[in-house]
Amino acid sequence: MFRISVPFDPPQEFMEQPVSRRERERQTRRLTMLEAARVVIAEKGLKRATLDEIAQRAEFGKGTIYNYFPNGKEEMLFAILDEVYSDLHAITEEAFATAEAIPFRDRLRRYVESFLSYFMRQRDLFVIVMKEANRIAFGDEESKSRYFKSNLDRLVGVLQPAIDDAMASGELKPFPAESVAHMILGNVHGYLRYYCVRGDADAGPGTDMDAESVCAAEFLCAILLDGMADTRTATQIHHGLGGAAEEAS
Amino acid sequence: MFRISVPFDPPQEFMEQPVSRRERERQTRRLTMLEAARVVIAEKGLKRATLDEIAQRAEFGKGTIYNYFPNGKEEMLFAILDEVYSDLHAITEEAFATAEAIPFRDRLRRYVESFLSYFMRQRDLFVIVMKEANRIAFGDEESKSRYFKSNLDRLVGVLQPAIDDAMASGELKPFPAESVAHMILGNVHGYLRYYCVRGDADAGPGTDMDAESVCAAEFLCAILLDGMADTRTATQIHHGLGGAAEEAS
DNA sequence: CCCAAAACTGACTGAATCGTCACTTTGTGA
DNA sequence: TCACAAAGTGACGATTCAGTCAGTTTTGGG
Repeated sequence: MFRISVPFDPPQEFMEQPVSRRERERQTRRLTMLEAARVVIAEKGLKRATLDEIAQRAEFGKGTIYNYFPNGKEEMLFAILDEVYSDLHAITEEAFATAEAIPFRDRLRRYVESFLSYFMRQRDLFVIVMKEANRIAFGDEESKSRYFKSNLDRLVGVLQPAIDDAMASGELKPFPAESVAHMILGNVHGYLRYYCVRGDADAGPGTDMDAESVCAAEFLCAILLDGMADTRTATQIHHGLGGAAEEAS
Repeated sequence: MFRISVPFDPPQEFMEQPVSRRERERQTRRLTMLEAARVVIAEKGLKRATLDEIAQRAEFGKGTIYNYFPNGKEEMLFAILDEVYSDLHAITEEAFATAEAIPFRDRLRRYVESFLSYFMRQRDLFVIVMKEANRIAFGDEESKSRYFKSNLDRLVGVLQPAIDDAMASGELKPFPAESVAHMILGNVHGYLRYYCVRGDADAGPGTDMDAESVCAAEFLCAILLDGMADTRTATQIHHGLGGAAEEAS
């Protein structure tokens, strides 16, 4: 896609300092602009967000924004999404790509918790993803929709080996690992959607998001891992469903 | 919201005929326009779809479209979504609102199958929902976002009693019924998203969508009802996870 | 302090597209 | 056949914004 090409041959005499003050200031300004874009885009959506408003909120002239993001607000959106996906990738790797012998159940719980927590404390980011990601991912511009597909694949690529392992070791039933990975991501995504759509009075400072994400993770993992059907034999006999539980495998 | 107000005092001499030929023709044209809107909006998204293009595809003048949809393409979008939600409501009621004593497991399977099948054979409708529903549902226009919330609530309202019953009878474990309802809907939605994003060569005529929806329903129901964890005692002992399975309830 | 380069600015231009309305075409009953 | 009503049309004015660029301000080395 388009990335602002920061010239990476630092024109300094002393190479010990990685970047000049100039460059650091430039990065700071860039972040200020992204911050403003994030607020405006979350509120209005990419289309109704105007560069004029972003520029005004960032306290820069419109022309200056173009100095930093030659492709305008769309480039800003992708810069924001880049960071989100990079964070999600890190969260996923932290939970699943470690060598330690942690049961899948515990990994999943920790993962879901971090994932939920990440977006719960940055709801505007999730709103942006919800509003724009699908619109672009299902849009007719090949290169843009590939961007989302490849980011999703990256996450699945981290999850899948862990799922395969858990299946190989017998901790999980043998399902298609890729589908399971997508289902896990889909459920986290779905829960966040539910959480945001409720939008209870915008979560006052009293709301404990950590508690909520722990609770939600427990709920999701309970169902995903153990199912919602009550498998106590008595019940199944009572309802004449004795054999039904077997058909999963 | 805004609905085109069709005057419902039929100015006919003979009331036996429910609507005049005039009125029938009008409805036909209306449908033609919606058909065109559906194609264009699915392809470009609401914003990039122009009324000129919709009018051209429908083979009507732009002014005529405004005769039928005074609020332009947005009204057309909502007319399309109205029908989708009405269909989904019917599908949901058919599976869950019947008096027959069918096990929840079977109801769920049938439901997921119909739901998936509905969108698989009208992928463009799902694309429209994906692209526009979130954008509007999370948008800043109260009245519009309420529209989606109330439609979702309608579906949940049908699912929830059935879930409550199944929990009361012991077929399902006691979880918050509303959350379970949302989770079910979210998973169907998530699967369709996955299905569409893969978008394998746009599903040639050889592809059997019925087979696919049956297979997908089986997968989803297997996990949602029985979980993905392998609960064979031997395995659990092998991994020292014997107690972990209890924490769900 | 001065000057040149870098950074910033916002009024302006042109493209896209919405919604209108004066006019044309079609249908119908006398 | 005519005359009037209903339906349809698309050129046009108004609006909204993205992106540009000539001019201003700031920076930093000499």
